[in-house]
Amino acid sequence: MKHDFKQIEKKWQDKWESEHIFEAQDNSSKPKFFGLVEFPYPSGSGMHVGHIKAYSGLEVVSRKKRMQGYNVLFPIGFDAFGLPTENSAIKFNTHPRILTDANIEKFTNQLKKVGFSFDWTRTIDTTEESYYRWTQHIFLELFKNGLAYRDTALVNYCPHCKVVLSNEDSQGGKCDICHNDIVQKSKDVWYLRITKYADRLLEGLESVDYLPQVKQQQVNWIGKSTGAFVNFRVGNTDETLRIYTTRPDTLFGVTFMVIAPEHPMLERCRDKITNFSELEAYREECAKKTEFQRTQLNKDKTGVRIDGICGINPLNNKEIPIYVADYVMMGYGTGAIMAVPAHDERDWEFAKKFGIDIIEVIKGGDISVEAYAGDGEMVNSDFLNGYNNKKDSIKRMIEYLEEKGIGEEGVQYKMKDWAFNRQRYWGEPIPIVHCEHCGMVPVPEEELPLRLPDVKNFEPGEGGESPLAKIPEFVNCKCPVCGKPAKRETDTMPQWAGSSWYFLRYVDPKNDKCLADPEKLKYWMPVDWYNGGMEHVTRHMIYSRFWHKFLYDMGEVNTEEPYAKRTAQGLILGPDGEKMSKSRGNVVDPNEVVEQYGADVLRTYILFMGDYGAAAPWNENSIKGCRRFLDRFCGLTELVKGEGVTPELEASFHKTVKKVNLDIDEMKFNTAIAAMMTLINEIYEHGSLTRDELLTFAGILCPFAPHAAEEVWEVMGGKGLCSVSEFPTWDEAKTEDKSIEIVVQLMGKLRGKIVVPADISKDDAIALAKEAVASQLEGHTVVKEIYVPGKLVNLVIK
RNA sequence: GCACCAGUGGCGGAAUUGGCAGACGCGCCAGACUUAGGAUCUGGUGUCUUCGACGUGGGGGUUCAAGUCCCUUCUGGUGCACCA
Repeated sequence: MKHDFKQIEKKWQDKWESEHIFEAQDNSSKPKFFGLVEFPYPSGSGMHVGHIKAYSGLEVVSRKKRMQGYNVLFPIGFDAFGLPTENSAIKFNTHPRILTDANIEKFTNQLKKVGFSFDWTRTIDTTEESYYRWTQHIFLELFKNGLAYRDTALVNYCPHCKVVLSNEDSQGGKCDICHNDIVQKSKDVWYLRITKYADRLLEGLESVDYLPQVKQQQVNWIGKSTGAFVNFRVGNTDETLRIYTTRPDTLFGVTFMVIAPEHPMLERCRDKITNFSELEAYREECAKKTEFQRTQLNKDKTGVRIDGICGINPLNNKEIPIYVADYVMMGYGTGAIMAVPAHDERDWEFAKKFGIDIIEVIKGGDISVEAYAGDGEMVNSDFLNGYNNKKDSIKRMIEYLEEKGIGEEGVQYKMKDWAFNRQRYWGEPIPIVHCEHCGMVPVPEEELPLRLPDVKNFEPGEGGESPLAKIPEFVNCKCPVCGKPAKRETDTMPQWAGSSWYFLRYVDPKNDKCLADPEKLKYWMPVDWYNGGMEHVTRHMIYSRFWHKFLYDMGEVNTEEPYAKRTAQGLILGPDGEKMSKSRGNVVDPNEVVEQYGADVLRTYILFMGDYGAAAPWNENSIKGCRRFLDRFCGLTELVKGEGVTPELEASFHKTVKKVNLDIDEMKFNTAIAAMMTLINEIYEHGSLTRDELLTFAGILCPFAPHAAEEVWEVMGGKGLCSVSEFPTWDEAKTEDKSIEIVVQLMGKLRGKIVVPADISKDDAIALAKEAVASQLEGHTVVKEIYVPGKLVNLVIK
């Protein structure tokens, strides 16, 4: 039989669909498996081979689990709100709804052609009213619980996209969407109080099975540090300058203080400051720099001394100068620091440049050359003198500070509250009404969904104003509380909103009473295995964990963590070894591969390329190896003789079944495929196999190349569908060889090989080994004999 | 700058975690079948001065034994980046 993929693929895809074999059953008595892949953004350019790789991993796992008797939920959907669609709708003068529907249809067709075993009855689309109604519900819950608030703040603004971006979306000073420079702008925006959950997001990592690098990135992102807040009196004023430090033990080494240019104390002390105009000029200069520039120019420190006021060290009442410098950020800690140049690199540089004293308080370095951040004996530090480790001296200092009421232990996070809004059309409307009398009022739950008005013109406003603000029918409303005329919030939610809870909706996608039935959640949650890209580890994953924990607190979900396990696939690089991109022209279109080689070859090749978690370049030639493999697999039908097992191949089958089984669980798909290739080579060498053996082969291959497996299964008269047949199992005893080859080494060098019974004793093995290398032992004495059972004998000679 | 990961034939990559380096695939070489071969089949294929020696980025070390462990150094990738 030939691998005639054009004939068989559609046939089996239709069959799977009509037999409903991939549909998950609610409340089944079988063990459940919830496998989740990151749902795609349905862009106009269609699917990318990267999508196929991202889904193929759990596709294989899910198919195997299903064959092993699990009730599998392996869903797919579309994360369809967002700027690219909106921008292209503006460009082509159409509506994002039309584009979204067309793109979803395109993606659906492409995914089906690859033969993924998704449950297509549970598909979701975040832009559907029946979906975003619940996204709005969650927002209202957050609002009612004080976790959604408005605040004026310096925000990252993209002049090109005309939107405010979160810190996460503007990393490196570039807009995540259009890659243009972002600027700082003062604006009244929505925030979600994710910082309130910082500790729990951190602690929760201990109970989940994420890849170590995934955990590490989340830990870094949350950026927890412990230290102390210390209050410094400001000389010549009534002010207190509060600082945060992780090294309160170095307090006797403070020789100056620094505040951020935006620090409010400057205005408050305006009268006392004698060089205010100079400071103002510096502040304006800093405001011109983007945050990116400010952090990039970290070599050369700038700053201005504040004249007329000074700081007072609370420990010894010494007067110290205060500077304004932009190496201190208003957004972290208190926006003010105590500077200890002897033991902090940044403070050291600043002190050198401005000629400030450097006082050593920890022995161990040479502070005339560089700052010393290591551990050592405390000196010049009054009651701390003689302490010789950081931990104890910090502890003692905090005790002292708290005793004297000049400071206290404190915790800081790098993570900031989540800027939660976009001033664009294609997003979930924020369901809030602004009433002159009642303030911000939530839209009543029964009025949800608050629909996006259907309008022709949805171009963004000039000043970063939402297009919804230009629609009077949308804006003008009655206050739900007092009934007087009021105005609607016109911002929409950011892209990350819909994806922050989508996995919950798969559990119960059509529910119109709640986001998902609690009984069904209890059965399906948590997600057993979530696979996706490393790029979503700090944003999507942290946001969704935050929402999930909140919903847990509200009693709407039953698990505190949404994902029990998280893995990540590596990128597929272009044939040139570079990241695939349209501009480089090295993008591989999965459709063309399906057309030319078939879905099974595409799937097999993508998993055979290399380590699933590592990046690997696409190689057109290597695909042929996988095609040959599947051709040869189909060709096995010609070699079938009889039923039962072939004694010569029996052990190979058991070994391969075992390896494929174990490798799939560890995502070692490349070696699983290699093992099947080895088996097929052995079968061809042997010249024949039995019908049962071929059915077994079809079974282990099925998760990778399901169409070919089904076809062979049918031709060989297998019962029912291969995709729902029992996944082959192995007999451990039959994987063990009766005779084994043992390596004989002299001084660790390979000198011979012997074939011995598997259960040979140590003495016998060594005796045989000596015999095998007898000629080389002549004239030497064996001083040491090493025997590794089943592996080798190593003789050390003199 | 800091942290983490990686570096193995002409190429993609294996190596049961300290025990035969190079599985499997591509490519290449030779042969078979062919009007033809970018199809298929068979055999070969780490390097060299080939009954031997060398060989997992470089240098050093531990060990009977090192791709694997330790130290050092170079290169590449990813993340964080003046976080007090």
